[in-house]
Amino acid sequence: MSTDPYEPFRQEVRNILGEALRSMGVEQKVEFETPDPNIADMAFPCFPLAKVLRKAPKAIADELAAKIAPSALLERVWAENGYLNFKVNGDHLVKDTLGAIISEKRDYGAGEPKSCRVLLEHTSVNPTGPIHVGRARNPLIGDTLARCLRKNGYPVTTEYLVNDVGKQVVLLTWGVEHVPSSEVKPASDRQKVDHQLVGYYQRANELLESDPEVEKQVAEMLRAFENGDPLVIEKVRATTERMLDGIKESLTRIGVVLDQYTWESQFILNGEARQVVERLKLSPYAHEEEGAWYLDLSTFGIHGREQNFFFTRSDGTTLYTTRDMAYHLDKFKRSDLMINVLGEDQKLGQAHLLAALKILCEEKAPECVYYSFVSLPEGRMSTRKNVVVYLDDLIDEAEDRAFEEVRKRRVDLSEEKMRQISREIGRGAIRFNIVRVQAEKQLTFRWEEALNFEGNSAPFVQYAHARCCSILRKAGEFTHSFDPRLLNEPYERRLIRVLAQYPATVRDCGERRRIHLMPVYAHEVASALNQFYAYVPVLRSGEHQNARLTLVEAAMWVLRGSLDCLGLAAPEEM
RNA sequence: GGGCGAGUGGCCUAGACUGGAUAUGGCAGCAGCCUCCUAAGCUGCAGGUCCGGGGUUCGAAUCCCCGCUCGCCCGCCA
Repeated sequence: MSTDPYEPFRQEVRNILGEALRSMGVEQKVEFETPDPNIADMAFPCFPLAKVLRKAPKAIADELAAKIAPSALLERVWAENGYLNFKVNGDHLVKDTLGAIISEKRDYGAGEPKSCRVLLEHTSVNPTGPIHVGRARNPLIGDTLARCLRKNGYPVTTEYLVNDVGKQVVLLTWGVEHVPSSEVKPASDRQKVDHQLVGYYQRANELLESDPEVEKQVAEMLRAFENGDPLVIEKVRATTERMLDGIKESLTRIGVVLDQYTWESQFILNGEARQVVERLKLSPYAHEEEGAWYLDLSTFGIHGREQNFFFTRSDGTTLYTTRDMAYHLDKFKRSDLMINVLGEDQKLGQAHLLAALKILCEEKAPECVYYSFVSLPEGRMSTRKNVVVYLDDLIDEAEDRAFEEVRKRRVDLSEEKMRQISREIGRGAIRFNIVRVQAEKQLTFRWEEALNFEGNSAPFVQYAHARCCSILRKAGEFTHSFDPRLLNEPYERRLIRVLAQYPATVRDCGERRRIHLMPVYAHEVASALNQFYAYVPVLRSGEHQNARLTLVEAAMWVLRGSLDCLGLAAPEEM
């Protein structure tokens, strides 16, 4: 368990304030807020007490201020505008924060190791084409959340449920088998398997609509598949596997590697989906209509046209959500906490799934993180209609742009080194730009924003890190100094205050699943570092040098940690 | 028609769950800063009916109600 430098201060305020309140006859949990740092470090609003004590908030604040003397940890306690304000002892904060970071290094901010096994399902895009930037929001949210949870001490397994069942993948497989390559235009001229195969899928879709013979063949194949024909199932799986290879390659390029892949067809082949059907049929909520079975979920808060959840077709075959239930029952055995990262279109399906799991008397339930779709300025993306920006193209563009920037300023580096840095920057810019926005906000993809390398962006943070490395590289060996008297500049104090907030930020991102706060925080650290850098010399600063080098090293560890939570590389030069 | 989510300067965005002091940053714009640790940077200026209207409250971007706009869903698809 790492140190949270702010915790002793919070504890102190809770103690002395609680005591002061009790002496005034108020028994309550002490809740204080964190105001603008220019005002105070911590603040207690006295307004809610006005009614209880029948006094003006100002008077209450004055009275509290009179009761509380400054302490070793709190250098100033004062009343202002109906608040009781606290200023922490800055010297104490400097020593504690720098001391904690330098001794804990990459573990600073990490949570205590936990035994709760987390199974985080993300990505799970249909393998009918290359992953596009709309769907890329899923792996980026999922991977970032996984990293934040791991930082908090959770053992996390990430998993992709591969949809190798159903009309889409059957159609893809039919297309690969029957469409002549002369009729196919691939997604791009690259040799990547998913870019090659998607053309067959798109052409097959066209043929399906225009040619009744094709419709017949596909229906036939689908029927064989639904009846469990192992040959057909195997063929479809083989095609999706090829497509998935391409998708995996794209994911790897943006730094997303999943731990496990589970194939949906497995739950048909091993009979577990069938078992779900049989169990559901026994429930009092189950009804049958022309051979098709459904659950009436009106007592589960689902009403109207949505209340009937069909779990079999009239021919007895299973439906997607039924197989998803089998998958979840399987996950229950392997984990203590399940998190699913899903597109907002999945909400109803998940509501059905949650209700159905309750009907089966299952106590566990997955927790879901939903995200809104990314659209293009001209509208929604669609692989089928070829209205898309593929992730591969975005990555290429980002790396090219980054390469231009690196070449402009670093004539000294080898071509290979410049390429490596460009990859780290390009990939980072994409990840940062998508993760910085709250998942539930709709996002319109714009090239100029996705390729932003300034201000609130990954390169801004990476650059701050590289600056730290550069100074430390030039400094060579030095002796750490945590002497607050040597770190008195306002920009030094501000930077230290920000560094002290890292453990709390990590907790928020992981425990509250609010990963978009990490880019906000990382930008804040980088910004504080850049201001410090601009105004305070480090090298050749005489008696201050060791203390400032210590601060630079501390900033480097925190920047590195933040970048790591975000899945961004921390280049030492750029 | 019903359900869910979002609406914050020209554009993007934090804050909302847990109401509290002058609403956070960035992009674009304007004006400055490289004899000094990488200017992907720093400083300053300008820019706001927090979608609209009611309500609750000492106090509302935040909570409640009504409406508007946008997205998603309402298949024996996945």
